[in-house]
Amino acid sequence: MPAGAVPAQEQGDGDEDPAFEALRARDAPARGEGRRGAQVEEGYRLGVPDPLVRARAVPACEGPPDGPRDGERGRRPGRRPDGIHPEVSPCGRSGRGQGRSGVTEDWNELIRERIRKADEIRRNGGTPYPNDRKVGWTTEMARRAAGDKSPEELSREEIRVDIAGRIVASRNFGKAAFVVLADRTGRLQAYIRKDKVGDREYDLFLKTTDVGDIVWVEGPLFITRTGELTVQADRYRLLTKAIRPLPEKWHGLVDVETRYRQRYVDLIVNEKVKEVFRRRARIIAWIRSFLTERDFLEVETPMMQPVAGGAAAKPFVTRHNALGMDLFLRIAPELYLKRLLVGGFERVFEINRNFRNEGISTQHNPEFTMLEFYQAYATHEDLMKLTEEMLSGLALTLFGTTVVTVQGETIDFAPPWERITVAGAVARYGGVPEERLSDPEFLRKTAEGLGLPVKGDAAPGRLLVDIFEEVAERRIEGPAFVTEYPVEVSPLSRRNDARPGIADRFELIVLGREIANAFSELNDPLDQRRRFEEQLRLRERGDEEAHYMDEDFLRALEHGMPPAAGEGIGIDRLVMLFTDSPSIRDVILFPQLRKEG
RNA sequence: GAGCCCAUAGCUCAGUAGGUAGAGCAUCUGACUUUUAAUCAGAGGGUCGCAGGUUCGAUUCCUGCUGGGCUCACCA
Repeated sequence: MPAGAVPAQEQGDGDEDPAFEALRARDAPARGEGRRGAQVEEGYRLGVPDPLVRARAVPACEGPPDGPRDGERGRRPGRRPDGIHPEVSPCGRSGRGQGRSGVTEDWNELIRERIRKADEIRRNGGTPYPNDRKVGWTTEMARRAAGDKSPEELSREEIRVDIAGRIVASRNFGKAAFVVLADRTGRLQAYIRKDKVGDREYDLFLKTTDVGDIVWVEGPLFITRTGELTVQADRYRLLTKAIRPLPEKWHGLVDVETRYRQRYVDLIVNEKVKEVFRRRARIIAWIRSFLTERDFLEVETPMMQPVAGGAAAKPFVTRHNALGMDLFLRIAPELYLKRLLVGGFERVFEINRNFRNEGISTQHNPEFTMLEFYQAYATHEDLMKLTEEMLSGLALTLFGTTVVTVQGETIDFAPPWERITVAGAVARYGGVPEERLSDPEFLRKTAEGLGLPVKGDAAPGRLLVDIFEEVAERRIEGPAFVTEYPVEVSPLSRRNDARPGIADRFELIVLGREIANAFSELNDPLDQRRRFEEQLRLRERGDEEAHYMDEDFLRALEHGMPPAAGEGIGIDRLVMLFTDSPSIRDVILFPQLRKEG
């Protein structure tokens, strides 16, 4: 408790309540600064204590705050029956008045009503924002304690619980009421009776509590006539007064934009959303322990990098003032994780955000979570096995089976997974004889025939991959490892010993989407330098996503990086798969949107 | 970046072949002590996304803008 604070029970009114301080700071501009000055006269004034009125220059209103309220109905500013639009009065109760400052207040009747109730609590010697209750139980603990006991057993045993949660439903019967409380573990009904909690408490409850408020109840568990486990509250306390109403109980919050922008509301009213993010957390925790058990060390490498490397993507730029330099938000952690292989951490992984300054879609958010892991003395072949183990094990843990249904399609993660080469996939899905795919002229004509943008000097390998992505990738159901990527499109990848034009690399495709990308790592510093130089040439020719030269990374390789394999898995897309979510925004708590109008 | 679609009460949605709008839930008043979208009676609540244009008159028609969704392009 902050120094000088008074225990909530002893407060005469809400004056000392820090939460209330914040609340009224919102309404009353601080002395001398009038950012919302033009707005003040339209702001709510109910229950603003007198000292505040004087100190903050809120216009005082005539009559007691709760006096003429009802009488005012029907002559709200701007809605006078006579059609005359009066100047907004200092005591105006306009909800959505447009102030002359242009600021819009969207405090409507419902919000004003709830603020009035908060004041009602204060007038009765309480506070609408106490923090004086410890909570002993969760709704889940209560359910478990009740088990499958019969109503009779339950009442005999008198299991007393105390739970806290948000009221998500309320059914009122005059002298008794049912409320449904939601906490982090679930929902549970509470039954509040006048003869149990006392007349005064009960009347205040009725007058001041709404759906959306956070409350605490204590009492024995029982089962109602309709068979629902319920807390018979003999003590009750409002813990947080919500002054905004929740969406309606039946349809909930549907508007997609509001769901993303106000995820807090989405989480309150749409239980399935909570489950998606619980599962996301479980997936990440599971992967973390899967790798840790295999002796991988979790590390954190820079998100702000002087050179954005490790992937082909456009970076975000930011500015460090004290250093006087521009920095890039990372597009991948790869080059730093490999530095750690050089340093002797032979197995490392990182689960963290990458940032790519590119389009937004159901598959792309500008910041997204990537798992990358690197294992010394392993090859991409080893990582295929590891990936099979990881994802089939994950599916088994989540669903008890390796068979997962995604968007109506059934995917079986049971190993071994199909393996197909890039050229093989083009041959199979494009109906092209595979041997012709080594003919650069044929590749060029095919790409042009598909309407792909073909640069005059495009490498044959680039063309092959473009064709693959056009005709084959989205048709691979998978899970399938696509192998034998051309070296030209794999500038950080080790060359195949027998076929130097081929990279020892695979991508994991599930439902036509890339879930993982892995390869045996290039650790020949001179070859790596030549690959960077080639990338620079591409960049000079206008390829904005070509890699930059990273001299420090090359210096690290020059010290000797053990032979290794590394892999990246897009966590968001993995979570989409395992939560059957059609959009990446459904698995990111706060997806990137344009700023609100 | 392009195309198509959407924006009406706090929420979910109707609607106006151009004459400033309705329902359900929520809110308020009253009744109701085991309900399950509780019920019953009554009341209030809207610059119909924003800005122009056409018109006697625009929430409705037209144009632009803003925000969102989907598809395509780029990417993971």
